[in-house]
Amino acid sequence: MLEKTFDPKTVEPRLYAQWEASGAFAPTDDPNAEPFSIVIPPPNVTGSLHIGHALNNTLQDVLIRFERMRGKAALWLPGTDHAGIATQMVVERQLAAEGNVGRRDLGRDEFVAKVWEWKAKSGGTIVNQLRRLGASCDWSRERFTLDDGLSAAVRKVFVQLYREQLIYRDKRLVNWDPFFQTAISDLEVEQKEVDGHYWHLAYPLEDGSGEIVVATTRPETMLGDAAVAVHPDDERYRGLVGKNVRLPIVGRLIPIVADDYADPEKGSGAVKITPAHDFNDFQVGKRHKLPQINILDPFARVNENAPEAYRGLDRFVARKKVVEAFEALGLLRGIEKTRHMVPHGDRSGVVIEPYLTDQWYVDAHTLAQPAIKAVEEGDTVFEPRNWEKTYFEWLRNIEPWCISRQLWWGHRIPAWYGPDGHIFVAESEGEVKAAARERYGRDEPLAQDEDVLDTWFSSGLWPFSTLGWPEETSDLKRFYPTHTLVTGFDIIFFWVARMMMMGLHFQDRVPFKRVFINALIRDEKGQKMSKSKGNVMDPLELVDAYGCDALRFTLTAMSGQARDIKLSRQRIEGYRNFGTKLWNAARFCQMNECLRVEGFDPGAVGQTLNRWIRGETVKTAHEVTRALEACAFDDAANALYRFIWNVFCDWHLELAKPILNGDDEAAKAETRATTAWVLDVILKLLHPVTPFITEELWDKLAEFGGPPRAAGEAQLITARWPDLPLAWIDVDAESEIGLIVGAVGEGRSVRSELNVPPSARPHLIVVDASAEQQAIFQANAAVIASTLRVGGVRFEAAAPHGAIAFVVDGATLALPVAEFIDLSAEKARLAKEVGVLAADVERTAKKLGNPDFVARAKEEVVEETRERLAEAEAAKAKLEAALRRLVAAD
RNA sequence: GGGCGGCUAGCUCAGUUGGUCAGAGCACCUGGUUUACACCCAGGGGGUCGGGGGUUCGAGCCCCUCGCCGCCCACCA
Repeated sequence: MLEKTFDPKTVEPRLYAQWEASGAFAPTDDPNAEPFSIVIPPPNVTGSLHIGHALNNTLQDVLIRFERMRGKAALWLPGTDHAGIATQMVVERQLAAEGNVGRRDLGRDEFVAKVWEWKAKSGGTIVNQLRRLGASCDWSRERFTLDDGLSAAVRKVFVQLYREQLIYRDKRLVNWDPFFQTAISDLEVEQKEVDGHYWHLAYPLEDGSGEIVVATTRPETMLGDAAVAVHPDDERYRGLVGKNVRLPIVGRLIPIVADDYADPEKGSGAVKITPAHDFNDFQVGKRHKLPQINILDPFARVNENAPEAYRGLDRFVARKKVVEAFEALGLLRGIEKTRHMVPHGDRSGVVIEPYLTDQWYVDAHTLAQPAIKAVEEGDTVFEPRNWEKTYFEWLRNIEPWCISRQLWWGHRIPAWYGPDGHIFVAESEGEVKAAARERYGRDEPLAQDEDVLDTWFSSGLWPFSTLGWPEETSDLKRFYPTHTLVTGFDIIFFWVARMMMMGLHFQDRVPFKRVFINALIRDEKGQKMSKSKGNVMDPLELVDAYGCDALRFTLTAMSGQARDIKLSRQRIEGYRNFGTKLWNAARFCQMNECLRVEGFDPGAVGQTLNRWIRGETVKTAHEVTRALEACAFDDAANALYRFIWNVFCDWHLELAKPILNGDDEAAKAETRATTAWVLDVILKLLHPVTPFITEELWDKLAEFGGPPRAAGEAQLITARWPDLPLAWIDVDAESEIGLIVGAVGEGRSVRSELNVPPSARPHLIVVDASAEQQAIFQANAAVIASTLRVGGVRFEAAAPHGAIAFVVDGATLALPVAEFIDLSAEKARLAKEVGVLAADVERTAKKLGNPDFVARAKEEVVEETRERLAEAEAAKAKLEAALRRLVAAD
């Protein structure tokens, strides 16, 4: 016997181990099976599972389990990302906490060794947490972005792109993070609005004839000014172009140049130009061949290019000092408060400096073109489709991608420098040495580039590097391109676009056919979850509290294609209850010996109830299949919820009770077998979403009786997905059950409305019904008696005095309960019902009276409307008759 | 400045190509020891579908416009 309740805590670990041990997570080796692959968005090794991961991975698991059951060679390839900056930061912090040593004290090799140590110890956390979600990844194929194979892929890609001149070295302004002392890409910069000032600074003209005023939010950059620009058409400054100003504090003479970049509408119309510290000024500087004066060191302290008094000062200290100096010189012309956008490092949180350095760049523009085309042509489809616009927008305006990072944790750039500065790029040091020998005629010392690659460079190769590339592996052949990528919109640029570029360039085919963009989870108030707000929901804590299935079902049901999911515990509790409901339904089946029958053919059942539930099951199976094929996860979950609770439990099991408790042995046997069959189908359909409870019931129900499961169906995880014929939908059974459900539903409603005591057991009187309807009522008297809680069904020409009358499918029914009810209340009720129907009749008649409607609307709509009118009129007439009798009797 | 979402019952949201589409869950109210289930059963109240205009025989659903709310990108000396 099944236990009274489902106990996730003991079942989940047991079943997960059982699945894994059975090899169910690996793709079938059946060579005829169609491949279906998903690569996991590799979580950072530093991470721990948050609710966003829970959603993202649940959806992937739903897809994989679904396709696995459909007989495909389903591969969900797991792994983790080395997460350059994030991991380096974690280990540096740990070092600092332990013994106050910095990474520079340790030296590069020792530090990197420390990070690997940390990875060995803590890097498995998130992966183990994924198991607790029930994720059916093929762990035998787990990869890490820094493992040997993936590192080889990275080197090969770098070298090839370099040889194709799609990777190059360039000196230009980068986004510099002074906290980490590294360059970062545009995407790693967050613009934040902060309070600031405009300082209006006066620069005296060289000839003493006056001054020119410029405004700036970063006064310290004036130490690196190379010019003042004015618009060529600006009358105010026409005479000044070509003259020099003497830069205060610094004393340097700088020219006044005419450039369109200066906007006469802004400030004074004159703008200071600092080519080495501002992206726009850099361009202006190039046009006018201005010197690029870098005044900051990597820590954003003022360097030796500035006057002595400023050297070594932090940029913000220098800012203050520059302003003070201008004030002292009498050259400060004003200060305005302002709120403006300032770039910040997304990891460090500090203000980013545009900084002039040599870095490695990818020619993203060239790589982007095929990536754009592939989506335009539908080789890869975004779901929802709208995100394609975002994707296009970014790729069409893409800038060179800065891929070098001045960090130690990551893929070291495979470039070496000779004594003459010549750059050697090759996959191995051996090749480099050979090339150097050839160039110099002897062995010369070579220095490898100190930098590592942007983490996203290796992530961009993930869909093929994980499958073994650059080796020509059978996995690569079989599983590339992958089928669906499930990810969040926040990394469309960082990751999706880069995989598209790299996949197309190196495999000539898109890396995935479909990209499903999942929503972002927020708390119940719609706030983004964050540690500082304290509104973080820990998925593992939720799993502990409600069970994994409850969390998974909740996330699936709420994964509609909107942008946000507002998650609340209450919601999860509701879906936990759903699991309990299913569990109890299974217990009911077991108690009533609803066991599977060898060779049972659902297509051959004769009982109306069984033909009906068979059809409902077929409809549900088709809806769930359609929904999962379309990534409409919420539709699948909702269809199952409704079917299981509101159809199977509320009606089928209730209507089955009289049969199961009756003495028609043939009907009983058929109903038991049918019910067992429906339960089996339910477990299958539900398994991708709630794998644990369904597998547990599947296993337990087999244990407790019935013939052995079919071959290959010993475990639900690898059982066959139901593919049921639509011909099993039986419209006659539907209308019969519809009549019963309608009569019972309406009967319950009127009983409750008129406060008939629950203990009362009147008969249901069928007053006026067609011959078929009478037959149905006759045949289902027992069922009606138990569900409507009446003594039985009787057929009479007229309702007894004082009976409650109601109309179902055109049939007049009555409940003789005069002794319990207030007749005036019944009169009022009838009058109200008549009123409602009268309004409906009037509205519908008016519509039909409109010649335009009859002439222009589709024929079937007009016909439908006519039928509706006829039905409403008939029902109204019957209730009016009932009302008249009631009044007349008084 | 450009783009994308959203605004439907107290709350969270469904509403496929315009024609019972005004729905669900939760919350609330009223009943209930019906031998699967109180994590349950039965019943019930509640919304002029953000405002305005238009197209149409007919509009949450299409068009225009306005208003909020949110996000992304770019930029502001």
